[in-house]
Amino acid sequence: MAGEGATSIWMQPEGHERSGPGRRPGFSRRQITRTAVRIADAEGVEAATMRRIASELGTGAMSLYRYIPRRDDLFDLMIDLAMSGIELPDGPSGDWRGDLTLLARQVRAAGLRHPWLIALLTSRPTLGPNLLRVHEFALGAFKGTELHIDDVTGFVGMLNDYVHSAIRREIGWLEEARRTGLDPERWKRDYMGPYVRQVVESGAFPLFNRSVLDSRTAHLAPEERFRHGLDRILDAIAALTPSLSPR
Amino acid sequence: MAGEGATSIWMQPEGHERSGPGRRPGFSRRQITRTAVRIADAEGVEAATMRRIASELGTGAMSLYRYIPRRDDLFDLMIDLAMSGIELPDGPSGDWRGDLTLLARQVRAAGLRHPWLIALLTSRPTLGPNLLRVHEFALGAFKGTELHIDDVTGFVGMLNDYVHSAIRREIGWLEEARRTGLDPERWKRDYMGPYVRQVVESGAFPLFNRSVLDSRTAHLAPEERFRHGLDRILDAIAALTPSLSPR
DNA sequence: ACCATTCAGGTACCATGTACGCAAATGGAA
DNA sequence: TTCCATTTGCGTACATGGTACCTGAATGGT
Repeated sequence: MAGEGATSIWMQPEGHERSGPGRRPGFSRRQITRTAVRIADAEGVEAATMRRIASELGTGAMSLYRYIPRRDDLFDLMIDLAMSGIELPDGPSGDWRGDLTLLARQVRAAGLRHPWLIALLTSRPTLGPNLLRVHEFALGAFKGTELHIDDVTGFVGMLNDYVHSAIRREIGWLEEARRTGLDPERWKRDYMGPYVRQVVESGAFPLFNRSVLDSRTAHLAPEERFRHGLDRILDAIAALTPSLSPR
Repeated sequence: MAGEGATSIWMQPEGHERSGPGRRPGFSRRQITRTAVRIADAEGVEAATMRRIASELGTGAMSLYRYIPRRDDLFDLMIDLAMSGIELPDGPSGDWRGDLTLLARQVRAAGLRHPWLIALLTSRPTLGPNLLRVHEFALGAFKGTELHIDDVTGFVGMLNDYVHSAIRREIGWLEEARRTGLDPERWKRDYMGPYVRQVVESGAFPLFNRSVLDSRTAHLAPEERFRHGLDRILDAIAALTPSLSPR
């Protein structure tokens, strides 16, 4: 074997269609990944253990290692599968703002559908084909402008940073509640609530207090809040580059 | 006991100075946290296991549970200890741009000193006293301006999103290499390198290629790159609010 | 001197990733 | 048809993790 294990999973494609001797494979990377994603969606990544996935497939844990070198590689595959759900036009439309808005909404939808996605994505530097596809579309939104590629990368980075962080904020407490086993409502009321109240009542952080008490956006629906922040990022991009249409 | 375990760690202060009967405590939360941080700094969070920390302190693993309810709470304490290393003036100087630059640099320094900090910070919604202190300083930078608190929160969020993401990018591959046990140089050359080269040579993502090949900022020193991105964020904030001094 | 109270920490249990090895299946060659 | 090299299926086993439980030691008030 050449370069076994010491390379990215994307360099070790599925054992391509052989026609030689030997037992036929009973599973596939895709099938295993799909199962892992399904479990993770329903019960969190920590529930998607090798044994659990195998059991769901009606087999033993060690069978999976015929298809996936290490558990970490499975994460890369899961990320890529989740990103594959992001549907985008083939190319940029010419309306950079519209394209990026579409992109952001799609990423948000994927992030909510797979609450583990953003956490995995930001915890490991991965470059699966679908992430590259999405990234390429983002970069393409600025096609036609006279921007230097570094500026484009910077803007796309700003947008990504916002989208990811916003999704994390939106999921954050929900996920934490699920992880600790409490139902979300009780978690907010009994776990974090009393502490925040104590902090507020102590008066030690007056501006934090105002950001909690006087906030208007806090009472907005999640999508609205997301759109507000997104618009701010897009406005910022427009404001930084006079050559772009302001809006 | 009232509300045991079902509350944030910040609601369960250290067993305050008693004077009743019973054996004297031989350790302290702070001491345990310090040890955990030291191990995590040197060998990664995954090395800071309960057994390892205890062994470092010359005791048994279960002794730690007299001071810390769950391992997750230890993470909160570690985050707070790392954030306590961020040194800031008592109040805003009046120069919002200077204050935020100072803040960003301090956070970056803390993030590099404790390569696990940002990952933990963004993986769990925690609100320790030192995080609140730092956040309050950030909000305070806009004191004197006529901005609504929601806008201030939004800007501070933008800044935080950038700083955290930039630190993650700066550490990213380094950490991944350490996690997999390879030395960083070999990781980049043998693990990720060949794949990126393959992607580039395939020509499937032309804009990604340009962002890799034609980048000028990629060859900058890390601090320079950080400062560039930071300036872009601050420029964006200034551009979005005409009432602020542009620079 | 006694005792309720508190801490130290050993033992034990369960879950996890995964190395290893052998049995079972498979298709080409003899 | 008969073998056999090859590949998959997967049980067993081990190291490592968090942590529940329990016993014994230390301690200060009565």
